[in-house]
Amino acid sequence: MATARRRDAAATRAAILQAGIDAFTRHGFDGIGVREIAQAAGVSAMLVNRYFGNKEGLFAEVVEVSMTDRTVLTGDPATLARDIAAALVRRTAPDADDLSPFLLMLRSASNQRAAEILRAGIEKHVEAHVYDVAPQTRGTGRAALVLSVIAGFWLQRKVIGSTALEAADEEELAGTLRRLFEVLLP
Amino acid sequence: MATARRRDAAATRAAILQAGIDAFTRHGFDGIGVREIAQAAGVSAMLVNRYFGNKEGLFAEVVEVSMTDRTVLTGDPATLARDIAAALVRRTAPDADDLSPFLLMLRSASNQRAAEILRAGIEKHVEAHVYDVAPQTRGTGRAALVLSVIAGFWLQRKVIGSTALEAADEEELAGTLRRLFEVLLP
DNA sequence: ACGGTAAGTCTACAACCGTATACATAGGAG
DNA sequence: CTCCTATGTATACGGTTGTAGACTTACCGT
Repeated sequence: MATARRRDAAATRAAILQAGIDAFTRHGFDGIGVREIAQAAGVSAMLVNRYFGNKEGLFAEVVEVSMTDRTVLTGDPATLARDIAAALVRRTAPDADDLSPFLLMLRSASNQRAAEILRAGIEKHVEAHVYDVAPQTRGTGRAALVLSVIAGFWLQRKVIGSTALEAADEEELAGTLRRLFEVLLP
Repeated sequence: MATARRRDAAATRAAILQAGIDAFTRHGFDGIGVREIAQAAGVSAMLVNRYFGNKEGLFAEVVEVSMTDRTVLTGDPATLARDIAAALVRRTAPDADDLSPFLLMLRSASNQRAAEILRAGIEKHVEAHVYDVAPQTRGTGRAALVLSVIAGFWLQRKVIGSTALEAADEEELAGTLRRLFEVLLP
């Protein structure tokens, strides 16, 4: 935000956090510098360290926020697989610009410290959310497999940019994905 | 190789290439420097540039090599899904140290230039290989989905380090994965 | 034996990184 | 109004990165 902001600690902290979500999701932990994040938030680079300790501290809070209050899937077991598949295809559409926590994970996982933070966040929030809507997967590893399929699809379609997935018919794609989730969420 | 190698262009080039495969697969394109790669190959850093142009040139050749001559899956359609599932679980076992092209992809995809090189390599070699053993997937996007599932599983189990997938029973895991591949490779 | 060339190294540079320290100022409390 | 502190900036430093250019040396053909 270039418009001069009044001195407001909470607001600038929030602006830095939002800029961090954007930047880390688009470029990954190692792909962006604190100077660029600060510039996007309209502040000086050192404010990142003042409010979040250091770059890693900001990343940890970005993960925490990005993994929580996210699109909550309907808890209806009858349509769960179909709903996940439809949302996945829609949110990874070629013209969509979705800041998904899966993109955050995919683009930052190569850094080992970041991977550890991501693992904790995923298990605490995302995987736990799968257990909420599909309790029968507890202890089977199938909840983690659901996340694997989602992450893999996001990787191929939006990070790698598979031309096969770009050309594929979206309805057929959603149908196939739905059958995959039906295997994992019976 | 610390032992003084005789001056042999082909051998040193191969040593650098192998060091590059190791390094890029373990740390990703942005996670390793040319100095470290050269040191692992027992040569000076500038030889990387002499033989491969620059870091990106080495990465491109690493992708090319890593995506080809790899474990060739049996072409038997009857056991294909089961074979892929079994190989996947085995090669991602917690104590396994497998330099898979999927790890190369997962750890380097955050870099945009690297992602483009990876996409080309995948479509040229890996995806084409799926078409060879399962021609019925051509044009459906299901071959790309097979790669998505494999990549997603490798990500969760070896890059992120999901504790749920570490604790899960390997036979049950292989069975579930097999049913996923049966959906994609009918 | 010996020179030419391929093979390899050394040094250096400009750019960038994360962050510590010192400094400036807005704005509310008294 | 005045001062104190929270808020924000400027500068700088040590380290690392990719790679360009000049330099050395081993080896092979003659």
